[in-house]
Amino acid sequence: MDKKPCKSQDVEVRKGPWTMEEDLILINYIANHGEGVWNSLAKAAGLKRTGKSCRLRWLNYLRPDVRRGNITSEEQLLIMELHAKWGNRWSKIAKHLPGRTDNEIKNYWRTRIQKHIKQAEVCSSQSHSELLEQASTSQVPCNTDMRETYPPSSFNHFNMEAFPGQSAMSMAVESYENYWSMEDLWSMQLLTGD
DNA sequence: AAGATGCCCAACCGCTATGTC
DNA sequence: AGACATAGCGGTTGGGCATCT
Repeated sequence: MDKKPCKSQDVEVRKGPWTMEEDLILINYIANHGEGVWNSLAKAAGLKRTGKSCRLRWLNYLRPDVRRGNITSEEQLLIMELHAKWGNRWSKIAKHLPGRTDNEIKNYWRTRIQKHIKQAEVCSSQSHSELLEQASTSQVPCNTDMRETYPPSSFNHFNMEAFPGQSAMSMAVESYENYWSMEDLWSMQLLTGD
């Protein structure tokens, strides 16, 4: 894939965050030519990126059907259910969440859910009744050992909104609002598209 | 007020699977 | 059959931002 070392005559390969201009070039190119072979696409579009990088950017961010913003509690439940079934098969899980990417789900799992599983481990030393009481009052995120209660049927009594990821969530939404939206980009693409 | 710490997420890396010649 | 190219996947990292002390 990208295993070949860069030849001296090769153009310099850009890394790091994508610029708005690069996004537009990629969107434009795919809108006009479709998603062909990524390496050739990158070259043909004039992007100094690897095909791999272009593919990732497109799939995780630029595709028009990518849904961004909060993971709903329904999605949250589904993620947990599917993860219980398949483990870290993120792409497989993502296929069941339209508009969500494997990367997004993976990040979500690692930053939110896994954290709570760890917390649950710590809390597992506490008595069951104590934990139930805490869970019912939604004051403390610790639940009974989540790995045991993991089968989705056991989540009925589990108040997902008790997850204190709210601040992070609202933060994410806020930060997202500060970016130009995909709608902006697509409308720009329509304006500049040939 | 400012430095330290923690969290989130976009992007990269390395590996495997699959397709093509 | 096997060598090579490409796609796809999962793990990891680094930067930016928010919160804490």
